[in-house]
Amino acid sequence: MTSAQSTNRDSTLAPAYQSFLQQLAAIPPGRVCTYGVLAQLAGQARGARLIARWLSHLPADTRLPWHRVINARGQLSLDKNSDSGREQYQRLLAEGIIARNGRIDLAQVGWPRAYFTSL
DNA sequence: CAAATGACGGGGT
DNA sequence: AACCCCGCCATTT
Repeated sequence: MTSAQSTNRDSTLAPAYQSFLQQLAAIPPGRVCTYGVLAQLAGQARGARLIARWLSHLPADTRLPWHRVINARGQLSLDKNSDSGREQYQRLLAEGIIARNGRIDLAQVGWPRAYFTSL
């Protein structure tokens, strides 16, 4: 039983899931990616919601940087009053991703760079 | 099988 | 900025 199977019943998505795990693990500290871009990188061009789903199902003790994935509007999608929402905010704060104005500038900290430099 | 559900995205008001 | 609306798509109800 692979982790992909535990999250998906559709085996056709297994390759995409593996790619997703790789791309997620590759986001460096101090940078963030979006659900949509992560979906593209995993070969699911219109699968932003799928990425969100996969992230929400990661084991609670995962070492993967789930907190470095935010929405295309440069905001955190988790409820800021939830435990995980606060956790994500604190982690991003610690990585210096929250700008002085309190916002996240994707053009500056978006990853991979090629997807955000033209913003 | 139909309808609802998301850690979404793009466009419009 | 703050909403709203609709398209998206695997999964769940």
